[in-house]
Amino acid sequence: MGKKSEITRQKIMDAAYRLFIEKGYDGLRMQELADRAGVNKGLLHHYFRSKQALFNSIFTRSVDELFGRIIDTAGEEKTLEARLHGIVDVYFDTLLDNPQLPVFVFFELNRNPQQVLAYFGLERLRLLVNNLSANGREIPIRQALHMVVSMVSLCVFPFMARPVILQFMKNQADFSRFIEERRPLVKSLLSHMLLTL
Amino acid sequence: MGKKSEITRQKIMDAAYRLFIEKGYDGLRMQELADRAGVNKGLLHHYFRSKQALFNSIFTRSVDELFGRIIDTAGEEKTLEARLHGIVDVYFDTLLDNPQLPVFVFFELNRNPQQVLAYFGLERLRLLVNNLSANGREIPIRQALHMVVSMVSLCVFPFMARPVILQFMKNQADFSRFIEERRPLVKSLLSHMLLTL
DNA sequence: GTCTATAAGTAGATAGAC
DNA sequence: GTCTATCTACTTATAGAC
Repeated sequence: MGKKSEITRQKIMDAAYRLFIEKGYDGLRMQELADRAGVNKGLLHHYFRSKQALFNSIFTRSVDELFGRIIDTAGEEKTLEARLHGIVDVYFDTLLDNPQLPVFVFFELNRNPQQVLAYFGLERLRLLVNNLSANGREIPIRQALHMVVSMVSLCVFPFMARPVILQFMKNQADFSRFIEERRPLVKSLLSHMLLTL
Repeated sequence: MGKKSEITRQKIMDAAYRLFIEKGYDGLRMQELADRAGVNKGLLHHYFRSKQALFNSIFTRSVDELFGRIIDTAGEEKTLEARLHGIVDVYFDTLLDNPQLPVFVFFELNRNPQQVLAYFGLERLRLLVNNLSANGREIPIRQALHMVVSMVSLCVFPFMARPVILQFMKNQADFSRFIEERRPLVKSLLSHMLLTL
């Protein structure tokens, strides 16, 4: 493969990533994608066999972005509380740059739940819960699941509700400030949860 | 209008409600909707001018279902804590019956944020926050916004993540049990939040 | 590698018979 | 009120020139 082909491929991937996340699978038109990527429509099929094939690679990347880094953070050599606080920071940093990511991933997962198994790999998810419970030595596995759900809820949902929250504010900068205010708030809540387990 | 026309109209609305929520606006095909409703495709356009018009009435109903009842609960003549706990119960009860509702609403709001203003009425949302802060007598308005976001996050997100959470369980009944376990957990968290304001 | 042209199928919407 | 048939536009995907 030449260098130019890799560049074109990347231009398509970048545009597809942004457009799929914005519009979902059914909402994206191949022509619009070609325009946005600055390439010819025929090239989309030359580099990726079909719309579905292109979507699959984008979706894999999206799920990885949404879950991958927090799984790593959950496995670090730190106290449980420090790891939880670390995950909060990772989430807020990632999602401030990419606020539409979660609603896209969960909508597509809801539309086609089989994709969970195919692209995500259930094992990595179990790893996340296990990393927090440390095989039951720190907290029981069932409690760890509740903890993970609460943590992800508090971190991720505000971004999914962004269009609504924005109605209470003047602009995007206000939203960012609101999120920054939540950072210590969520950490404190999670610390309290740890005490009550 | 005759009685039969009302029945047909209702059959269409019911099928559209389920299908739009399952597939989103772009994913729904009018033919599939006609099949599911047990009516002819032409009738869809006879009763509702267009797909968009049909969607609009479904979306209004969906937003109302997701926010309407909690706004009422927030305004009841009770202590702030009792109202918060009441909202948790309303959410869990509603969403156990209709788990796909939130991801649909937030996906469509994200796709077309103008719909917030058009169909929801920003005023009712402000009312919710105001009801909780009671015009600043109970808690400041900014804190009330954080409280509402935290509460809705903890109640709604687990349903949006249902396809993922289900991977940790055997069946739908297990998921319902998991949600029931969360009911006191979330209430206790919210009570703690009230103390720290 | 990139483009144009077009195939093949399907979408929403409408007209008109019954 | 309900159905069949059909129109027009647009969709993904491909074939083949350059």
